Amino acid sequence: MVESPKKAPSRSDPRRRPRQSAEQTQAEILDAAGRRLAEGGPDALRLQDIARDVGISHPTILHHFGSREGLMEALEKRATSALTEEVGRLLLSGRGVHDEAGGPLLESVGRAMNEGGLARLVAWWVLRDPSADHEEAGKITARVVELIRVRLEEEQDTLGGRPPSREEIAFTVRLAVLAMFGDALIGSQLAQVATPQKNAESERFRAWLGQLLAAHLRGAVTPLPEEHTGSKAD
Amino acid sequence: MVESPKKAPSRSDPRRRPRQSAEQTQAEILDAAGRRLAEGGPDALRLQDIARDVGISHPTILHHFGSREGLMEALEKRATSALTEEVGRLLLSGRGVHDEAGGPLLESVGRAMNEGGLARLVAWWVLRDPSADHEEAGKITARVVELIRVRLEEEQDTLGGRPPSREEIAFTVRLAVLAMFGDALIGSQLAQVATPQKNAESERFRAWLGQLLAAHLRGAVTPLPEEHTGSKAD
DNA sequence: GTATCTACTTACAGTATTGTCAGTTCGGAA
DNA sequence: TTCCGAACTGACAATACTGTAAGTAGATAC
Repeated sequence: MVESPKKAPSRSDPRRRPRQSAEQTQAEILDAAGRRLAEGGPDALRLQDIARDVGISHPTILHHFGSREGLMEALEKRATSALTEEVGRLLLSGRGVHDEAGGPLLESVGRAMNEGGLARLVAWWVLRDPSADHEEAGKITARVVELIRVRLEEEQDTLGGRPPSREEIAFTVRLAVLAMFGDALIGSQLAQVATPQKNAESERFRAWLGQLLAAHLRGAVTPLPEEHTGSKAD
Repeated sequence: MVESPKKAPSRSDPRRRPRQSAEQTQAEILDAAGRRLAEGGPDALRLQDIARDVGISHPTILHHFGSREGLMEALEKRATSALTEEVGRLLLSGRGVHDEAGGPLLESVGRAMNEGGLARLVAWWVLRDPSADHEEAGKITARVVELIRVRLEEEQDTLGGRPPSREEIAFTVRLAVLAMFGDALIGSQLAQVATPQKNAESERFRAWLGQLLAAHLRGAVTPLPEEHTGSKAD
């Protein structure tokens, strides 16, 4: 019987992928997974599909990441750390916080949320396990808030005016993040049909938001709802 | 052979659910599905689990909704139409738009997003199929925008000041919706650990946002990014 | 009272997907 | 060179979920 040995492909079988470094393959897998997630949602995140995209067999993914769950964690870790790095760099470079147009900071977060697929990833993550703590997010925002506070205090010396409180800043940052996050997910759904390109409207919205937030932080401080003073039950 | 006839339960079998009206059963199924979705995410939305919650067999769900997909659609339809009704009622009642505290409108949307699980439902929906059009959302927001515009023009006659453009209002409404949506999904992740109750912080944020938006619409109009309006940037 | 419609059930088919296993090849270390 | 670990593979096991089929029973119409 001349049956071909099914146990393994012959040595120079073209189907067999030339051996790569673990890093290389893992990166390719994560890239493909990210693309799948961005396009089709969590349901489209099947090991066999990802494997086909990369050109490997699906057990190879399990070999590298242990389990599907492990792959997801790696995916999330990579996405958040990339964002953290970029935000950190922007903050330290001194640009982007109180910039005229709302700053590259908003842009970079928006881009990570949209093109980077971070919004979809985070949404999926939160949907799956509402109680899961995503402590990275809290850390980043806290850091941004602190940086902005310092920056605004410096600015105050130059321009005068009273700087907003830390809670004011925190809420403003929170609003920015929520808006970018929400926009990435459902922005296109909210766009009015009037405008032909929904994408353009999204960009325009982002610019508008940048100005609104900057203006707000700059001077027009919205008074916080009755402080911890005798809170009248509404 | 004393084995019970497996073909169907005997007439007074306690396992057999007493016959209900279709509406009743469908409502119970939708309730259970909504609870599952809110707690555990889309992965937890399995027919067998839902059936067990209600106390029926899973083919009964298929009998009522045709397919799992049909169930999801019904779930979404119910959620959005509930929101649409409430928003419509609030708008027609004349309250909630330019109210001092941001209005019951923000509250009601926020509640639907949070407790109603609308945010999770929509997020799941969008994640699954990014290209799916959720036209209901566009309709509602367009309606809100128009109502606010009229309201503000009336107010202008009384208080003076120039009313914001329609795009201004649209962006503001969009911001409000995005914030509520995002807050329902990841608000708790962004809350600073400083505050003990994250829920309280979320409410406080909502109130603050209401004031910010109201103040913005009222007078401090942020100039839109350069467009045909030759408005001088700040 | 009979017929019919439909709410509801058990049993099962079909299928898809994750994870395991044993084996092959390659690169680097001893 | 020899040997070992790891990248990689095809085949398969295990599981789980949706959907179908066929049958029972209660309600309503006639």
